[in-house]
Amino acid sequence: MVRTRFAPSPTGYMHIGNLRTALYAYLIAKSQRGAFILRIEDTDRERYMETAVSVIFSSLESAGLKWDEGPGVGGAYGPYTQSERMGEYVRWAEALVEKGMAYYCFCDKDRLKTSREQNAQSGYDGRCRSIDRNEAAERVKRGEPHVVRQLIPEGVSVFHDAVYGDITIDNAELEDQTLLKSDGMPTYNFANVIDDHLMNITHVVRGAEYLSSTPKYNLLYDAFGWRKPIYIHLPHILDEAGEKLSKRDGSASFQDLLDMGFLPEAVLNYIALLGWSPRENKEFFTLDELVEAFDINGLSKAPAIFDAVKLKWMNGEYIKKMPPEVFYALARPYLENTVTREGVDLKTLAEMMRTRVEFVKDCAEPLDFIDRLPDYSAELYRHKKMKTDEKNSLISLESVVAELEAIDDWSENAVHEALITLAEKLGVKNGRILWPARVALSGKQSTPCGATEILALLGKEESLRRLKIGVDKLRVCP
RNA sequence: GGCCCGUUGGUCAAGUGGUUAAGACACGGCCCUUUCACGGCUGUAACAGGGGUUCGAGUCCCCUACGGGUCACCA
Repeated sequence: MVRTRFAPSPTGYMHIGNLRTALYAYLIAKSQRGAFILRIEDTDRERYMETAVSVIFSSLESAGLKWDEGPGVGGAYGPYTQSERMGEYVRWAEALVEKGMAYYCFCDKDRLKTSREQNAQSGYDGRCRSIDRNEAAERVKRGEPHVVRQLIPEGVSVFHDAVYGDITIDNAELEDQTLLKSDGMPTYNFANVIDDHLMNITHVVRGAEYLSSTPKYNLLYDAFGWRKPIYIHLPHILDEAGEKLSKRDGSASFQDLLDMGFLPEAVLNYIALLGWSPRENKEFFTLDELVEAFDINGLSKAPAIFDAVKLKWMNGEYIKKMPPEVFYALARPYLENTVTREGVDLKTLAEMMRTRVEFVKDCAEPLDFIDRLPDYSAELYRHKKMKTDEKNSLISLESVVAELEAIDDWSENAVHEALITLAEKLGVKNGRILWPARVALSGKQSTPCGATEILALLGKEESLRRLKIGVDKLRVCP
């Protein structure tokens, strides 16, 4: 059975690239009816943030990525938080020392620094390799500060990556990396291998930054005689400048995106397509559809640039596809805040806005004229295509007022009918009547609905009041 | 700098030796239309450069350029 894992480190917010890694790990597992595991890699005590753990949970939850095993849900391979698995790491590190594939190192920070300076190419010079095994054990027992290092043998490492193909790296490029830190905690590289093996992970899905250190992992698997997983490295997501996506872009974290008003489904859909493309030429996917369509062959090798403009478009598309009740439920708080006029149906307004917004939160501002007529300039009456100006608008408005004052039935159909026949009577195009009316009623350059809808919305009394204000405004125009 | 990886329109991308080199976003035009949107139609725009291999190369090989990654007691 395919088993993948998402193994974040709780050191801050959920980067969008991380979320995409989680998504792909999830899809790879689920598309094969496998299991998706969540493991918390909290071995860095200095960078650890308690709140970051809940950020991970809530991000995955709002993205809909349910983990089959992990914190909160348990599983046969727990615990799933590395700080609770310390015994394993120490035990296996010692086993490695026994096998002669790792050794105790007593070099302190200063010594490491000078070693690197002299030995810039290959990092640590391996001085402690030559310490006698018994002597080293003795020094450890005495409590001398030490780390455990992996012994990298000479030779050449070759491995296969499902995305990048065969990769060859000379072991001379690899350093004798630290496995166990002096505080007794394992490094990421070590704990990762131990847990992936112990948790029976079959496919390791992670960012491309691990590509060049993969041979170190494989050397560890080999040293233990363990079966190596299938590697799936993912290209990075970059910002508009082609640099690593950072907080500065204001869109680096999933949470930021949600706070900005993006819908989780839209974000997930968008990032799924950043670095992967389906066989079929299709771009709207629910999570289940992604599971259905996902194929490792569609993963790309080149980094992708995060395009907020396209995400916005996609968010708008999701809004357009929403059932009216769903959109209304989301829009209602904003609408209630802006439109309080009696008799106005907010549901109708919500439907008006559906096709006009990319964010739910933008649904109210265009409707602010309903409560109060804004102070507007008479220049608004000038419109080239409608062939209107201050002069003929005055004439139009005066006749509109006269026509509407006489009307008793104030339904949308009735007022529309009245204005159309008025235009006919005057022998002008509809626009000559309707543009000035809309301006007088709304005081805005553009509105999400036309003059007749606004009339119906405002009611007779308020409509006529506004139309008369328009007439007055135009009368004083030179 | 060494090593690893990458490079198709501004962006996401299809393309697996023979295509008029898809599609989407963005941008422009037209249509619809009582404004703004929506919707429909349409246009501009790409194989980083140079050498090979081949009857034939975006697709295979080499070099160059550019970009990214990595070289921690961080993950």
